[in-house]
Amino acid sequence: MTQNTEGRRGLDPDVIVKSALAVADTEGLDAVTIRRLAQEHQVTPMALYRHFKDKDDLLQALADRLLADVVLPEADDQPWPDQMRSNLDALLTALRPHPGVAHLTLPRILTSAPGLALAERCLALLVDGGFDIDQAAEVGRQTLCSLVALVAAEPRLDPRTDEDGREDAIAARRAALATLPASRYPNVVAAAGTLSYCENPERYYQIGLDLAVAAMVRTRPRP
Amino acid sequence: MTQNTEGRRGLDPDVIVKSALAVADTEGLDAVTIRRLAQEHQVTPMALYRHFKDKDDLLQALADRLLADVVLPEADDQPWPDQMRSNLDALLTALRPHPGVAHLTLPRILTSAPGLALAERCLALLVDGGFDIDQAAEVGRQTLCSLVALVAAEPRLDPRTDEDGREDAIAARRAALATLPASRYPNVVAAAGTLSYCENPERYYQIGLDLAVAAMVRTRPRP
DNA sequence: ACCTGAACACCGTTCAAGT
DNA sequence: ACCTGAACACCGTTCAAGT
Repeated sequence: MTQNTEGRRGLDPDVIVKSALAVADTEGLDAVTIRRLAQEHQVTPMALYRHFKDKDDLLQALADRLLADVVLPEADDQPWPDQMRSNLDALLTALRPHPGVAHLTLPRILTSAPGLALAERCLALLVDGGFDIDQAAEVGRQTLCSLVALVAAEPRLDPRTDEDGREDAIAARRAALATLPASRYPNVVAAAGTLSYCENPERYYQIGLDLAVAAMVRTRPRP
Repeated sequence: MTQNTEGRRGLDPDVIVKSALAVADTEGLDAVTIRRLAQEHQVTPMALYRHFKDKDDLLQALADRLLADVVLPEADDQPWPDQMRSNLDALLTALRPHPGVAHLTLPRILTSAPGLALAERCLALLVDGGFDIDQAAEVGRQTLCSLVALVAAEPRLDPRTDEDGREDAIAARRAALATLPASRYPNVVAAAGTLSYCENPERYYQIGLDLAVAAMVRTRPRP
């Protein structure tokens, strides 16, 4: 009442996580430090330990927040591969704005409630598709792992570089591939443009979903 | 001659990388510090900066070393999916002993010579399978990303825990899943055993390869 | 209950200096 | 050319103390 503009008093853990996410998105995960967050909230570093056990606990809360943003589509009567694709797309949509911290969600999928909801839905669809429960578990786990990795590995530049620096960095990356000996790496040289940066993120993730669903469909036990 | 048992004098960068890898494998990536490595080689921390530009440079050298261990099979007249599987298997074989640092290889695949050799081979096989070069680039990149992630995410315990601790940790993990409300997460509960740890790594990676190759085969443009 | 202040045991890295 | 020593600007975290 006295020190904050809002009615809440003291530090709000959700607000800490929110600013941690903002720092991670704009300056990278390395910039997320207890001391930095304390400074932003005009408080002593030790004040954060009243709300989080340690730094890892804070990062888990951050990951859980990302998973909480996953909007699972309602189950319907579409074929299971289409429903699977929708569910996986929901995960990508939640993670894509935060590529620098997306990988933190992987260990939380089987721990947090929203993660479990996603996992449960995927398992149900796989079982529906003909997998036994153990196969479904393995296939589901690996598929989710792949998609999280896809977001984390999306070719991107340091978010701190400005417009001019971006073009230069991309050009440098392309040149590094394009000037390789074409006799030894003909295909890499030919694909230099595509490999040097992510021209079209939509296409990138569309292919990612295509591959994930195709893998499931083709791997499922045929009756 | 005087201070080392071998004829070489001074610090050998390869030896530094070797011990860095040993530390990472036994105590985790966080234990790999400039100061720790300096101490192990009975030298001042600053001595390492004569051989590596900074810590990131050292970790890149570590990643390059992993990729150098990839033994690519000779090209033969088998169908392209079989050859692809052999190549991806070669990557897994090299990375599997080092799950804690496997993710460092991803940005080095298109940078280091052994990484480029692997990428070139994969692209060639995809083009052979009917993909145009841009599709091949996107599919190849995402597939390699998925497999690297698979190694990095292999369910494993902290390598520092002893035998008894391992069993307890696994049991705890399984209990966490098995005691979830079965009404809300029936499939997760049913798969608790499979999801709680990696009972059979061979099966884990076999399914990983199955999914990767199946995705490519089913996604390729049909004539 | 919630936050502060000082301290500890670490980091990566710079600079100037030794040999 | 290669290594040392001291210092700087950071970390996460503990402990005891304040209100």
